[in-house]
Amino acid sequence: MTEPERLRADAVRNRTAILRATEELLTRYHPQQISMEKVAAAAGVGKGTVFHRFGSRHGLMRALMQERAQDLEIAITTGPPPLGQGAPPRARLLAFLTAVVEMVARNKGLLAALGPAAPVTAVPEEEPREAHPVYRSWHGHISHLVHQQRQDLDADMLAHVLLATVHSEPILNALERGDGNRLIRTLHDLVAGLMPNP
Amino acid sequence: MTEPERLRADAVRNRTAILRATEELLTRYHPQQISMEKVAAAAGVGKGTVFHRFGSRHGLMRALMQERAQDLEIAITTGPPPLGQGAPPRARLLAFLTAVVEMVARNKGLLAALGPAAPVTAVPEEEPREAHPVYRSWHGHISHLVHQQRQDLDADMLAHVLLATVHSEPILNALERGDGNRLIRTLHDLVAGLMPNP
DNA sequence: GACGCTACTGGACCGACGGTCCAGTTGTCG
DNA sequence: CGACAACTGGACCGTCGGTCCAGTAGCGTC
Repeated sequence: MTEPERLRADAVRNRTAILRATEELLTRYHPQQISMEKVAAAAGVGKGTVFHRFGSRHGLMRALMQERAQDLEIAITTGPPPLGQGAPPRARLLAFLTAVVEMVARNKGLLAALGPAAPVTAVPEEEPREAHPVYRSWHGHISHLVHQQRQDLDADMLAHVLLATVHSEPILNALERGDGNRLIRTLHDLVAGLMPNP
Repeated sequence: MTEPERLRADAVRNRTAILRATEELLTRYHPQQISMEKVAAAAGVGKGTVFHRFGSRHGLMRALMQERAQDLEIAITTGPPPLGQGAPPRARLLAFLTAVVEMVARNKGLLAALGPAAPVTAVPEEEPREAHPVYRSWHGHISHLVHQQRQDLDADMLAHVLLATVHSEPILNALERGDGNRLIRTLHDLVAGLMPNP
């Protein structure tokens, strides 16, 4: 993805310790109950180290998110169909949505921890900063697939709508209750209504 | 809606002063930049008064939301078609989604200020508290209409998916840019795919 | 193996915030 | 008009995200 950014041995060790501690905390507590001090303590480092490495709470969550999303990214770019190239757009979209929901379900609190997908900065009059790379990637993929089959639709907005699903608290709760299949089926119904089987 | 809850004259005055001050702030700043102290100062009261009346930040936002949603509530229960009773489910659903999007667009920051639609309480092991009344009402209405025409669909989940739209930060940004019509059209396309014209 | 440069470390510290508390005030009702 | 309860508001508290910087320890060099 990005530059390897040669880090010192202890820095690498602490980096992964922080990431592992964070995901461990995420499985046990609601995101908003996880303070940066708790993360630091759980990782066995000082708070300064966490901020030195990740810059901010949001940066930490984003790094974790990117780590989790990497496999999916590879699958859609270089993997076999239907996720990868080769299958018709409709099949690829269905497979992708399924994969996203399963990924989110496995990492329940993570998306919620990322917050509104666009941090509010201290500077009052800043432009609405764009979403994190993972969101951009997912959105681009979906809108691309939709556009391939239905140029008459607003693929851009439709992709936002489909992804909104995965940011909604009630739906995240449903996922936590194991209702992932219901969500997948509903998304499939929606897509089926728009992209008729060839 | 609920009991009138007779308040003292000064309490009523301060209550509306706080609500008006809050919406005025919401039009000018991002929700997360609005602290309760700022609200109190803008309303010309003490912070204690705000908390005495609304209990918490979330309570204040919820009260404001309910105030805004009242007109829509009335329109769907006792108003004329297609919002009110009398029109076929598909038409009522399209009209309702349009009304919701327009309402949200008019009150940009408000939904964002409400946060994840389910506050995280201090008590760690509490059940995921249910969403605020407005969300419940909207969800019930949508799922009811869907169910009328398509008993084979998961109306409950579908309603969550459609409403998720309105909680998504990227989509709220789009609304702020005046793209409300794009969103409405996209939602209409989705519904049209699922509920064929009679 | 010793050395010095530099990146890394970690905990004290800061300002802001949500929320609590309570002494003083002010409507309301008999 | 008097008394009581409800309301008021600002001082105060604990916590949090983030900063700072003196101390430390890897890493390349000789």
